[in-house]
Amino acid sequence: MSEDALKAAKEKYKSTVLLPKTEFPMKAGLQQVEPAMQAHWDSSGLYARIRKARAGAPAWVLHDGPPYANGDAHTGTGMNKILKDTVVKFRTMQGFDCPYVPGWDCHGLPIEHKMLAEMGGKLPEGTTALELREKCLEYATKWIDIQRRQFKSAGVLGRWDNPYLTTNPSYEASVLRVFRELVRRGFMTRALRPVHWSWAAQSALAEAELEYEDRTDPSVYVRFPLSSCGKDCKFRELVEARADSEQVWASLALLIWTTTPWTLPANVAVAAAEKAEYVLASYTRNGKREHLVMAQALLSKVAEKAKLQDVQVLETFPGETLRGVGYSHPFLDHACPVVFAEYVTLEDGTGLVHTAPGHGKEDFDTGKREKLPIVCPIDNAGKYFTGERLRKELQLSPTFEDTRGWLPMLEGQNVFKANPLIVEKLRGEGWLLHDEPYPHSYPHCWRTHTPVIFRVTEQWFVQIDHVDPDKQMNPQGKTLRQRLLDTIAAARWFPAWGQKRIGSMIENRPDWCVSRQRYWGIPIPAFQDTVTGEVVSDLETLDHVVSLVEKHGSNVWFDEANWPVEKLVPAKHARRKLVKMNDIFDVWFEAGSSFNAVMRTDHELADKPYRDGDYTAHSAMYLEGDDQHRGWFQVSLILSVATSGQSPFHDCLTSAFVVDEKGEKGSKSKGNIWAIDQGVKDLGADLIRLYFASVDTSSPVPVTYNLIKTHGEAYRKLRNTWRGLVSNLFDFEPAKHALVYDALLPLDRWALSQAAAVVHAMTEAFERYEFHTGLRELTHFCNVTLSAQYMDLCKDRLYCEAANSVARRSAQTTYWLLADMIVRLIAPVCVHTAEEMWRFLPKLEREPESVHMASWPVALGDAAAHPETRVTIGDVYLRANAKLDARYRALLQLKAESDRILDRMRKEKVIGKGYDANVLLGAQGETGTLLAMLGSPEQLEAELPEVLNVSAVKLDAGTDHGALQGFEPATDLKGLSLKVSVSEAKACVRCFRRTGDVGSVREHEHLCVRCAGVVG
RNA sequence: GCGCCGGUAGCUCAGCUGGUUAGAGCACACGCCUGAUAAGCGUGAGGUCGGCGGUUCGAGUCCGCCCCGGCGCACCA
Repeated sequence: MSEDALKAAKEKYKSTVLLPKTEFPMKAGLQQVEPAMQAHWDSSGLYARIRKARAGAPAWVLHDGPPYANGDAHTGTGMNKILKDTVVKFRTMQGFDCPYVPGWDCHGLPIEHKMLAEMGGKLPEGTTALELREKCLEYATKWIDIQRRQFKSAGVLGRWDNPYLTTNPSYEASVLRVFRELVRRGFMTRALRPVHWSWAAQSALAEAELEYEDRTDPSVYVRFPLSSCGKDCKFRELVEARADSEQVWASLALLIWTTTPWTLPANVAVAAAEKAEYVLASYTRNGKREHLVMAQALLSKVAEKAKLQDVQVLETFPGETLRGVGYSHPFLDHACPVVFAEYVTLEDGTGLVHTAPGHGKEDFDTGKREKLPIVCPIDNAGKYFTGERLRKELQLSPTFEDTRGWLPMLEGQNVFKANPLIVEKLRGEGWLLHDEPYPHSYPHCWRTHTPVIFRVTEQWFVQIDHVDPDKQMNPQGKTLRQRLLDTIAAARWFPAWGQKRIGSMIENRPDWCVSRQRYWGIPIPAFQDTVTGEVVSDLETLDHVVSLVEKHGSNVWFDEANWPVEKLVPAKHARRKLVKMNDIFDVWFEAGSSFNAVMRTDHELADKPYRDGDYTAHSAMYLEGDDQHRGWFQVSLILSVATSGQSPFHDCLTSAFVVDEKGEKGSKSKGNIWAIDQGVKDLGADLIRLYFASVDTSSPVPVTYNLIKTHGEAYRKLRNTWRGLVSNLFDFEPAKHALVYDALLPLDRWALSQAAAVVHAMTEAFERYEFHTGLRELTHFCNVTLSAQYMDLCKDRLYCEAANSVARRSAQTTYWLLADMIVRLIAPVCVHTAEEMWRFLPKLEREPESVHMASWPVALGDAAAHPETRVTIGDVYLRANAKLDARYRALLQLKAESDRILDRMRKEKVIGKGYDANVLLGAQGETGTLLAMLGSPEQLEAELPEVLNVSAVKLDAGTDHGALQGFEPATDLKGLSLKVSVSEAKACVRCFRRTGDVGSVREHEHLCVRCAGVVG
C-alpha cells in the first residue's frame, strides 16, 4: 500500500466524518460585540420585557444605594453596580420579579463646594441661594448622564430611563414625610449641644461624615493658679495644717493637660477623679520653688518630661479632698471650680482635666450637671469672634481689663493657627510647665479634609433612645436603639461579621445631628416666631410645606421672590410673625429615606416588599461597600425602623474597597483608578465582570488591567469549551433528536451527574452571594471534567458514528444539555457572552429570546424518581448518579496511570498519538478487586480503549506482573501494573483507531468494521 | 488603645465539625496531536499552609503570644 493510496483513501472518507462546525467565533471581540448587544437590549426594551415576563412572580428587590453624582464611575462604584447586576440577574433567572431602579444622590456639600469655588469661594454679592442651587442641579445632572452611560457600558441592566434622584420633588417630599413622622412620634429634638463642626465647610457634621486622620497637635501642661477654697474644703485644712502653708499658697496651681490649647479661653472648670490619689508636690523650676496639685500616678512622668528638679511629694490625698477648690483662669477673669467626672483617667495628662463645655461632649455633660457656663467664642469659620462679641462670648465681666493683650491676639484667629500663639504666650507668662508635639488620630471633615472642632450649637437631633409611645408599632415600649438591634439581628448579613460591626455601632452611637448650615439640600421645614423665639414645626405646618415641595420642589424654600414666607406657612399661623429657619438636612438623611421615597413610593416598587412568613422588610437586599455600615445602612435602619417599624432590607451584602496591585486604596490622585467605561473599552465588560465574580470581594479587591487580563485565560477557556460543545450540535435539533434520559449512554449520564453537582454547588454559592466560590466549580467543570475528560472521550462517537446513531445522538443530547446549562450558569456574570451563546444554542421553541429571561438550571438528586421521558427541560437530565460517579472516578484513575506511561513513551518517540498504543493491565489486590467490580474482563476490554484513548486494552490474568517483561507498577493505584506496546494493527483511515479488524469488509479495505458499517 | 476580618504554590482561590504523601484553575517547563486548530491533550516542576509556643496518638484546621495587611471603634481632655 503506497502512501498516496492511503492519502487518497483518507480524503475519500473524510467527508463522511462528522466534524464540528459552528459560526460561534472563537475570538470574543468583546469591544465590538458588547456595545452592539447593549444597543440591541436598549432598542428591544429588554428590561421592560423581563419585567413583563416576571409579572406576578414573587418579588425580590435589590434596592440600589445611590452613588454620588459627582465625577466618573470608577472601578469601585463599577464593581458595586456589577455585583448588584449579577445578583439581580441571578434572582431573575431563579424566577423572581426583580425590578432594578438605580438612583443618584444629588445634594450635598461636595457639589455645593465645587459650584461655590467656581463662583470665587463664596456666594457673590447679589447672587441668590436659588441660583447656586440651580448650578448645583445642572452639575449633578451632567454627571448622572455620564455615570449612567458608564454603568450601562458594563452591561448593567435596569430602569435607566427613569432612575430615582434625590432632587426629584416627589423624593424630596418623601424625605420630609419621614421627618414629619419622626416629629409626630417624638424622635426629633432641637437642642443646644456640642457637635463636630467643620469650619472649612462651615457646617455641623454627623459621625458618618468624619474621617480619622493622623495629625500632630501641641500637648501642653498648664498651671491654673489656685485661688480660693470653700469653707469646709478639706484641701484647705490639709494645707493649713502645714508649717509652710504660706509658701505653698503663694505658688500653688492645678496642673492640667490639653492637646487643644485653643479651647483654653473657654475653660470654665477642672475635672478630677473622686477616687484617684492626688498629690501636693513641690519642685524647682528656673531656680524657683513652686507647688502643684496633680494625680499621683502621673507625677513622675510629668516631672521627667518637664525636667522638674527636687520634686517632693508633700501630701497625698484622694481626689474628693479637692471638693470646693477654686482657681482663677490664667488669663481671663473667671473664677472656676474643681468638679468631678467619671471619665477622668490616669493614662495620660495630669489627672486634672481642662473642662470647656463649649468644646467637648463630655465637658458639655459635666457642665450641664455642674451648671457651668457654656463658653464658645468661636464662629462658624473656626475663628475667634472679634471686639465686643468676643468679650460677650467669653462671658467676661464688664470690668475685666485685658492688660496682657490676650484678646487682641485671639481676635479673628483661626483656632489651629491660634494654638502656637497661645502656647508661646502661656510660656512667656510662666503658666506653661511643659509642651511637646502630640501625634494622634483626629477627626477630619471627610469632604474638606480639615480637622474638625467641637462646638456647641443649636441643631436638630434624632434621639436614638427615644421610646415610641405607639403601642401598635412598639408594644414592648423599647427604645429605638433596642429596636434597631432587634432589627439587625433579624436581617441576614454577608459576610456575617457585618452584623457585629453595625450592631456595636448602633449600641454606641450618639443622637444623630441631622441639620446642616448649607444651601444644596432639602430644607428642614421649620419657622421661628420673631416675637417669642418659638420654633414652629408642628404637623400642620409640615404637611403644608410637604405638599408645596411635592408640587414645586424644595426650591420653594429658597425662592424668596416667588415664595415669600407667608406662602410657606399654613393658614393657622398666618397672623404670626414667622421667619424661615435656614438649616437643611444632612444628605445622609435624604439617602436614608430612600426606603420610603423609593421602595414605598415608586410605582414599580411600592407593592414589592420582601416577605418571608411573618417577616417583612421594605426590600430584599442592600449591597454596598462595607463603609456603608456607618453610612447608608445605618441611617436607613434608623429612619426606617423609627418611622415604619420595619427593616429597610432583609439581606445586607458588603464588599471591601478596591485597591491597586500594592494593596493601596485607589485614588484618582495616585492614578491607580480608572473610569469603568474606559476599562470596558480596553478589556471588555464581560472580562471585568468575570474578574469581579472570581475574587473574594469581602476583602480588599486589587483591580488592575494586568490582573484582569490574567483572568482572560479563564474566559477563553470557558468560551472555547462551550464552542466545542455547540460545534457538535450543527445537525442536532433538540425536539427531534434528543434521547430520553434512560436511553443515554453511561458516560453521558456520568457527565450529567457531574453537571448536576456543579449546578448544585453553584446555586448554593450564589445564594450566599459568594460568586467566586460558585464560579470555581464551573471553571473546574469546564476545564477538567468537560474539556480534558468527557469531551475528549466523546470525539470518536460524535465524529465517526452514524449521524443518527444512538451513540452519537446520546452524546449530542448531552452536549446540548451541557451547553444549555453553562450558558445559564454564566449568564449573570458574563452577560454579553451568555447572550451571544444563547443565540447559537439549539433551543426548544418555548425558550425566551434572551438568556436573561431564561430560567436558572435545577439539578435533581440521586434519589429522584425517573420522570416521564418527554424531552423538555434540563432538570430531567441534570441528575446525580453516585454509582456512575464512582465508576468513572475509578476508570479515570486508570487513565491517569496509563497517561503517565504514554507520556514517557511519547517523549522517547516510541509513539505519537494514543491510538498508536495498546495497553496491558495487570491488576491484583485492591485494584484487582476494583476492576472486578467495574465489570467483566470482556466488558472492560471493550470499554477501556475509549476511556484511555488508545487502540486496545487487554487485561492480563497473570499473577506476578512485576516479574513479567515490560510491566511496571502504577504510581497511585496499588496492585496495578501496566505495559504499553506499540500497536501492530493497521489504522483505520477514517477513525484512526487500530482495532485489528481493518480491511475485514471487502468494499472498504482501509476501514475498520465499524466505519465500514457507517459508510455503508 | 480596644475590637473584627484576613495572611495556603508566581497569580486567583478551595480545604466541612482536627486524621492517610496539602488541592484546583491560570501562568511556567517539557512533550503529543493537527478532525474544537491564533484551538485541543498529556506530563512535570512549584508550598517549612505568616512566625513562635501549646493541647493531641495526630493541626493548615483547636488554644496562647507575636508579626504583617485591611477595616472598624474612640471618654486620645
